[in-house]
This record gives sequence, structure tokens and C-alpha cells, in this order.
Amino acid sequence: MEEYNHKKIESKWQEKWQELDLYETPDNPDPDDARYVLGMFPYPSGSGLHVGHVESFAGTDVYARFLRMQGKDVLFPMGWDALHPRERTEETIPVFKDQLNSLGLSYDWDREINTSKPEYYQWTQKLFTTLFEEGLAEKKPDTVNWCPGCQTVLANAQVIDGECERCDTEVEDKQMDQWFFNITEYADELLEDLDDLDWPESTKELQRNWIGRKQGARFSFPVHDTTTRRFVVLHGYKSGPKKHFHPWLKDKLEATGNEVIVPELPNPDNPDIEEQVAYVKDNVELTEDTILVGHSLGTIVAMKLLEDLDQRVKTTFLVAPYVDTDFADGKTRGYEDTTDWEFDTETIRENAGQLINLQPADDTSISDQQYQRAKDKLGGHWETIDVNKPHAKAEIEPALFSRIGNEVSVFTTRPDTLFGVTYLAVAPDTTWIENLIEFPELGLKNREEVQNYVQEAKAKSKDESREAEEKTGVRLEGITVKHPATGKQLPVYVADYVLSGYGTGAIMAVPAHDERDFEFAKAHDLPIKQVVAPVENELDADYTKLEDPIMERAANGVITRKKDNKILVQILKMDGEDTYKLPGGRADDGETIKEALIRELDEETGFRFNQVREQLGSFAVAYSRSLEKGSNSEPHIRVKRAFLVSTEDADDGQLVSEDYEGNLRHEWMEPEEAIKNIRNSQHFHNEADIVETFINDSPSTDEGIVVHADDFSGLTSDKAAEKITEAFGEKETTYNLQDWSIGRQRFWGAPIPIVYDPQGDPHPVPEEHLPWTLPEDVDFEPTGEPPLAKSEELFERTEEIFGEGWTPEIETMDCFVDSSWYFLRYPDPHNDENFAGKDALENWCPVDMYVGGAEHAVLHLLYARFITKALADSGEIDFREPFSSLRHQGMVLAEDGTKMSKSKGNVVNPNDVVDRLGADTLRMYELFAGPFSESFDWDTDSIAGPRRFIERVWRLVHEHKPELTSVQEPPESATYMHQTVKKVTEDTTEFNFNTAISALMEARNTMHDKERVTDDSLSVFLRLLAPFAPHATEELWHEFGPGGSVHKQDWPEFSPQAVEAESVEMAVQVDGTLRGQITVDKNAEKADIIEQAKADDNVANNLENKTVTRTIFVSGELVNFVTE
RNA sequence: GCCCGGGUGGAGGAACUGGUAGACUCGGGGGAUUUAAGAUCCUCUGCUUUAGAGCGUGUGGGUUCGAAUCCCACCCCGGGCACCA
Repeated sequence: MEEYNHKKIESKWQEKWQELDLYETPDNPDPDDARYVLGMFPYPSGSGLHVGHVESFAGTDVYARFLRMQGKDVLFPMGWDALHPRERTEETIPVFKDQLNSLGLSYDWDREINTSKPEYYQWTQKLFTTLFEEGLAEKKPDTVNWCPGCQTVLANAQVIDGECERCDTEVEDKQMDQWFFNITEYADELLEDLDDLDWPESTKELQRNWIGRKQGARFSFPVHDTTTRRFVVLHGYKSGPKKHFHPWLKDKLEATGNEVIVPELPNPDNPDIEEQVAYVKDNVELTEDTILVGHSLGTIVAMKLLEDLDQRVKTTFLVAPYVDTDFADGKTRGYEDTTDWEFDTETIRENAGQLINLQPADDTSISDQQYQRAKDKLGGHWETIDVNKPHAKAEIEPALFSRIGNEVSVFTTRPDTLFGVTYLAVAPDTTWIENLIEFPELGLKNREEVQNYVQEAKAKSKDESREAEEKTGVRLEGITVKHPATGKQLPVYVADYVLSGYGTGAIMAVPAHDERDFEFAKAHDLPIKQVVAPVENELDADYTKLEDPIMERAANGVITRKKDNKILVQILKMDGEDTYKLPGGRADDGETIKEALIRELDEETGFRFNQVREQLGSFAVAYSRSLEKGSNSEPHIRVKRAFLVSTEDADDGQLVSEDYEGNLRHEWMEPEEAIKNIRNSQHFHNEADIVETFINDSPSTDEGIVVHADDFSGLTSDKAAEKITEAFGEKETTYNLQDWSIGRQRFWGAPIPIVYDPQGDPHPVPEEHLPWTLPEDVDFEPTGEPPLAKSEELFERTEEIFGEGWTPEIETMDCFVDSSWYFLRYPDPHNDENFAGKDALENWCPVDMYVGGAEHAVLHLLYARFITKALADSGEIDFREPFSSLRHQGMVLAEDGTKMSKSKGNVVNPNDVVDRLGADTLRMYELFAGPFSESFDWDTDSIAGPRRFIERVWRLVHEHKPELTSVQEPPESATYMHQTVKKVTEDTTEFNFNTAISALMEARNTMHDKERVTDDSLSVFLRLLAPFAPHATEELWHEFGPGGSVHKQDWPEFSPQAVEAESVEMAVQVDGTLRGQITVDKNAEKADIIEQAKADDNVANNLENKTVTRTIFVSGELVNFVTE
């Protein structure tokens, strides 16, 4: 017998398989049997393949081979996520490829792709232009890390302690236009479609959190102004007082106490500007208190009006202003000749008062260039505002109202706490704050102080402000806002714990129920108002379903002793167990709650207090039954109150320590201990929250029963939130997900296929000029400037194709863009008409089984899902999710449990292992080491197991010298082999390779008993093993088989009858403890089995002198005799 | 802090939907073979214990005839998010 020699076998078969094209993908797969198996493609680093890669490659390969043997048509490709400059990848890729081949992986190399090649990235660029045309790719302002020294944008990783890694200059935040993919447009779909995916639950959860959808409400807090303001609003072309946002704006302004005039300008559909100006002059009085608002054409009317006004107005808002007739859509309006388009800007500015220009973002009628000309001519203050429709033509334009009407709007996820708002806080870097500083008319009294704070806050890093001991902020003196429900005036703060980028950049602060607001309120001595009572739920039912809580006239007291700060706890014996609670009780008729508390404390503890002090708060108990005799026993909720009482307030009372025939006593306890005991007592858990709130000085953030909230008191948080939102605000949803910034100032990557015309407007590079190649005349070493900016070739190329004055985009795309669609290329990798042909996509997509590291759980997988949806919407593909099933492989750690790294010298090179022990052993070792998705520590000793196993199989076959045939099913009598087929088939389907392998080992152990091995079972066994150890099984099949490759054989099947053994072992228990084992026939009757169980010696012993009251019988498992 | 995973012999890990805990593998002990070592084969291997048994799945409670598995509270480890209102 020849020894097992992996070296000889493995290279031999790898060559043969290649010669035979064994793994060619079928061109016309059967639609029902087509399977697309894909492992995430690697980045071909210079250091070569790592043992960590091997597990996922081996797992996908086993799975692909398994499917092929099951008769599936399988697409199993591989490629390279090559972000290096081309020269270097051309050296590293062959090394990687050799390493992969040495593992015996069954890729179809005819479909290899490489993202750094123009043949690939032209389709990445096509993807970009497709998204651009769909409005999903756009350039918009974003805050970037700017290094003034290098005059360049820095990635987060290049900023070290707030300084530039290259020149140590302090890095600034700067607003710059950046390219984005608008992934947020798909936020809802990306979230909702997760439910149907066969993905690891943890990964789905990670994506859900990343998307971070939160339902809540928006509330508006009008800024208090002592004088009634007078607005004159001039509408635009084809508009009028009843059109667009005008009715809504009028309502909103009037509701906050203003006077509003919206004159109906003559001939709105065919206007004459001079006529409209004259109409306003004759019919509307413009006074020094007037706030003049013009929208669109109304801004022209306003300007002409201001030109020859003989006094000034208070403020002028120009919404979407312009100064010439060169519209973005190229059309004419018809009113162009009705005025001269000359503007006396000096007089306009003089008479306009504060001149505020509001420029709607993404305007379709007025181009950015036209706005720029208006800006140059008019001056004044300019702001960009987010609008609901381009040119601010929607019926509701909240941004307009919040600016013109001067209100602060906030987003909250807890509308139920609206009545607990005691102040507002606004982020420092908001236009609202900037305006307050800039315009004294807005009434801010401490402008200098606020300005200083804002500057400090901007200079501070995020971490600095977060880690600050106290939350900082400055009160806006002279500014108050009106609470939308109570009408009370509230102070407003600028505070850096509020983020400008989330929600509206302002918050309603509820110190009693929010940690951060609580901290801030403590630091700035602001009131804290409890509006939600925590609920102890004694019910099995969901308390939030209960209606109408009872506002109980009852109270408990937290009695503190000044000398040692201990608090008094009442200990009640209930059902023989000590139950801890606070002393207190219910009010009698005619008694106030405070009086009742004083009386109860006296009765129960012996302390007589003259008064109770500060109320700690309310709490609620949800009862499943009534505590009172005779009252209704329906489940209900009672809300009680707690007060702080100090023994200093007591008369010379004596503590009563025992009462109620020894069932009640009192004890002074350390607060911590008291909280612990109360919390552990089943009945009064909620009282601990109250004590804790007092002791720890912390807010209670849980939902509960709303209190101190007018008509809403007594509602559960859920219901109160709904009703309060309805009454005072609007429903709103926010997301954590941000748009995907794709521009990179790097050399490697696909150039963004955009060119700018001489006016600076972007245009996509037409398809015939793709690939829009990366220039070759620049150095890619980092210097500061984007490398492409220095390419003469790129600039010349652009002017040559598009004309003089045209310039190229000089950024490249994030490499995640390449990898977010690559799986669409494999089905048709050589197509030069499109990224893939329709038929090929239909044949194979989406990917049936995708395998990769959990580190890609969010970005890559989310981006790929987004791109798939975007392409589906543009009609390129007809499926909306890229990966039907997903599995993660775990990490392979070094023997010491740390990450393998060159510096630690603990890296295991897969080449060495293949060389020493063979690819089959390495594959099986990694798959056997534990569950596929879990990490494991490399263990040199344990590798011996799989190696020995293969050797044992080798010997077993050689010793038995079988004549192998391609039988489908094991012999009927070989129960163990039917069980093995079942287990290996099921486990491999589920990616449970470790248990599949252990089943194979068990089968080998069984066959090691010479009585039980047959030619047919060996044939079945080798085919089950083939996906795991492809080389060794191929060699054995070659030697003893009927000819052909083992990998072309059919996967064995099992018979469900033959899986069941003739006889089965059953456990016999007495009172749940194992006392014996019996072997019973598979068809035996229950009664007979019980008799047999009783007859067992040890069981009989244990049953002696006992009466069996119950017998538990679980077929095929156990018999349990329960005695008295 | 919040959200996910996870905690089982000396080690990796198994255990269906609540039903004999520790499959399979490594390591270790003993034996056979060998001049010897290695390899191979046989055999034992959760802990305590004299038998019989008792104790055992991070800790403490609970539900159940029966809990690694379900419930409550807590501890520890890994991952993700984080002034996200």
C-alpha cells in the first residue's frame, strides 16, 4: 500500500482539473437549478494570502462543490478588489492566484475580474452617470476637515489630535461641495427589506441601527416678540394669495400674533412688473415696522418698490431673488420687457432695513450662477434654505416660516414629555444663532458673550465637549420662546451638547426625563419638572394597553436622617417573606395628600412631621387585581406620589419598630442597600426608582404614565405621545443614515466621470468617452493637492473633447463604489456593451449565497444593497436585493488569541501548512475548528486531527480495496451511513461544516470495524467527503472507482426509513434523576416499555417503598417515574 | 451608557422544538507492537467518592415531572454605536 502523500496528489489533481475545465460555468443554466455562490473578493495585498482568508474560501468551495454534486448549475467566480496602482497589483495578483489554486478551490477563472482595470471601472463610471441622471449623485456642501497649511481636505484618519498629520497645522471645519450618493432616499426600503433576507440576525440589526430610523414629532416654539409685527408678502409669477405656501404662511404667522397682508397682484399669469409695483404703492402701506417679504417675481416687485420708497421698512426678506432674465430652463416668462432690469442697489439696501436673501437649495428656475450675480449686485445677507419643492413652491415650506416667522422648531422621540420642557437649547453652529449675533434687531442682548461661546465651541473637538465635566452653554438674553401647549415663556440656550447635524439643530429640553438635559439643568440651575411617572408592572399583560389610570390620593415618604444620610425602609411580611417598601398610605376623605402623609407616617413610624417638603415625584403601579375588598378587580393602574421628609422636621417621635403583630417593622438603611432591597421586593419595585432618582440625582428616562400635563395626565406614554403630537405638533421621522460621500482626493480609484462647463456646471462624461481613464502623467505620492489636479493630460483631454474652458473633476471615487456592484459583473464579465447582459443577469442573479467577514456588515453590504435598488429603479436590473443568503466567517487568531500580525511574528502562512500537511488537511482543520461564523485560535497541535482522519480514510480504503460504484443510496442495513448522509447533507446546507465533519469522522470510526464496511458504504462515504477533501477523495476514486472524477458524481441520498435504528436506548428516571438505561425495540408498545423500565434492577431499587403518581413517557427518549 | 453576540471538561467544541450534558477532535494516563523512538492499534479520561451515590453548563433566584435550553436579577468576555434629542 502506498502511503498518503499529499504533495504528489494535490498538485497532480489541481493540474488535471484545470486541463479538464472541470469548473467551467454552464452557459445556459436550468433556471430552477442555477446557484450563484460568492465569497467577498480579496484585496491582493503584497503580503499574500493569510490563513484567515482560507476559512471563507474553503467554506464557499465546499458549498459550491456540494451544490454541483447535487446537480445544480453553479456560478462560483473570484476576482480582485484592487485599489493599488496597476503596476503593483500585476505582481501581487499572480501570487494570490497561485495560493488560491494550491488550496484546490473550484473557481471558474475565466470570469476573473479586477477593479483597477479600465475595462472594469468604465462600468463603475457608467454606474455613476446612471445615478447622476437619476438625481442620486450630486454635489452638495458638507463639513470637511480642512488643513489651512496644506490647503487640502483630510480624511478623519489623517487628523491627529485635531492637527494635520503632515504639517501639524490645526485642522478646521470647512464647508465644501462634495460628491454624494443619496442613499438616504432609500433609507426606508433598506430598512424594511432586511426582514425578508436570510442573513445573520446580528448583521441585520447592525444595519437597522446604522439606518437609525426614529419616529417622533416636530414641535415649533415661536420666538417671543413684544410688538405685533406687520408682514407684507408679495407673491410671484403665476401665484397668488391662495396659491403655493401663501395661505399656509399667513395662517402660521397670524397664529403667532402677527398681522399679515398678502395683496393679490394684478395679472399674475401675464404680469407687468411696473403695473404690479404701482398696485402695491396704491393699496398697501409700507411703514417702518413693516416686514416686507417677496417670493420669486415678488422679489423684483419688492426691489422696484424699495427703489423709490421715501422711508425704510424694518426688514426685507427676498425669497429666491434674481436680477436678470437668464433662467436656468432657458425659457422666457413674458414679463421680461415690463421693466428695465436696472436696480439702484444702494437705495434698495438703504430702504430694505435688514436685507435677508433666502436661496432655496437645488433651484430649477434660477441657476447657481444667476444667484451668484444677484449676490454680487445686491449684497445683504444670504442664506441657503432647504425647501420641500424646488424654488420653494410647495404648499408647506417650514424653512420659510422658521426663518421669516422666527420660531425654533425641534425634533423629539418623546412627545409625551412636551409638558416637561423647561428650556430650549440650540446648537452653536446654526444659522439661527449666527443671525442673532449678526442682527441686533432680533433682540439678543448678550451678543458678544454668545459670539465668544460659539467661537469656543467651534474650536473644541467633539470629544472635548463630550468629556467636559459639565455641559456648557450660554443663555440667550432677551430671547424667550412660547411653549406650544402651556403658552409659558421659556429661556433659550446655545449649548454644544446639541448637534447641528441631527434633527433640527435645536432641542426641547426635558431635564426630568433626559440624562443630558438633566445634567445641563443641574449645571445651569434650571427647573426640573417630572411629567412621566415610572410604572411597576405587576401584570403579565402589557400595561400600555390599559386605559384610564386612577390618580390615587396616596403618598409615600422618603424619610432621611441627617446625621448619617440613612433612609427609613419599611419591612412588611407578605406571604412569610420580607418585602421592602417606603412608609405611607392613602388619604381619607377631606384630607389633603400632604396631611394624609403626615398622619400615615406618624401612625406607621412614630415620627410626627410638621410638614412634608419637596415632592420627589410620582410613580405608578399597574395591578392585576385590586388590593381593596369590594372594589372592581379589573387590571388597573394607580398613580401615587412620593415626598421627601427629613427627621429634622420631626417632633421628638420614637421610632416604632414593630407593629401589626410583628408583620411590620422599620429599619434605617444606607440608600444603596435600601434601593437594592426595594428593587428586589416583588411588589414595590417602582418605589426604588423614586428613591434612586433622589439619591443618585438622576433622571428617569423610561416611559410610563404621564402626569402634570393638563388633559393628557393619566395617559400612558404611548397614547400621550400620539395625542400631544396631534394637538401641538407634527409627526416626523429622522434617520441616522447619512448620504454616502464618494469623492476621494486620491490617485487610485476610478476618476469621477464629470466635466465642468466654463460656467462651472457639472456634466457627465458621455458614454462614448468611457472609460474616463486615470491619467498616467502624475505621481500618486501624497503631496496635499489632489493628484489629478496636476495632470496636464487630463486637462488637455477635457478641453480637446468638450471645448475651451471646460475642466475635469479631479476627485476619484471611493473604492466602495467598485465593490458595491462587482457581483453583477461575474455573470457576464467580458461584455463590452454593458456591465452585464440581461440574460446573464437573469440566469444568475441575485447571489444565492454570499460569504464574507462581519467587518463588512454595514458599509459594503449596505452600499451594495443601495446600488442594487438604484439600478432596479433605473431599469437596469429586475431584482431589489443583491444577496439572498449571507454568512460570515469568523476570524482566525494566533495561538495566543491575539490578531496575527507581522510585527508580533505570530503569522501562520497557509503555504507552509499546505506544504507540510496538504490543502485537504488545512481546509478540514479550519472548517472543523468550530462554528463557521465564530473566530478560533490557531492551534498547531489540533491540526493533527484532520490529517490523521484523512490518513485513516486512506488506509481504510486501501485495506478494504473496494470496487466502487456510483450508488445513490447506502445499503439498507447500514443505518449509520444513512444517518451520516442525512447529517452531512443538512449540516453542509446550513454551513455547519464542523458538525458535518464530525459526522464523517464518526462514520469512519464505525467503518473501522471491519464487519460493517462495504464497497457501497465506502462509495457513499468518499462522495460525502469529496467537497471537504477534494484531492484525497479524487485520488482514491481514481484508484478504486468506475472512472471519471469524484466531483462529477451524484451526491448520495438517504432513505428516511433506514435512518431509524432497529432498537433504541432509552433513559429511565425516578423523580427526574437518571437511574437506568434500557434498550427497546423501535416498534415496542408504550406499556411494554414502561414494564421493561420498572424491571431494571437499579430502577426497581429506587422505586422500592414509593408510590408512582405519574409516569412521563417521551417516545424514543425516556421514561420518568414521578413519586410522592 | 445603549444595541447585538457569547460564557459548557485540561483545550477546541457537540446537544433537535425543554427530555440520558460533554458527540467529534486535540491533549493526558495505561496497554500492545518495536532493540528503541516515531507512527499505528487497543483502552481509560468532567469533578468528588469505598460501595451506592453525590455534585456539575458564569453567579443567585424562579417555572417544570424534568432546564445548558424558558423567565427575573446580576457578573464577566467579544463586537457595534455613542451628547443622535
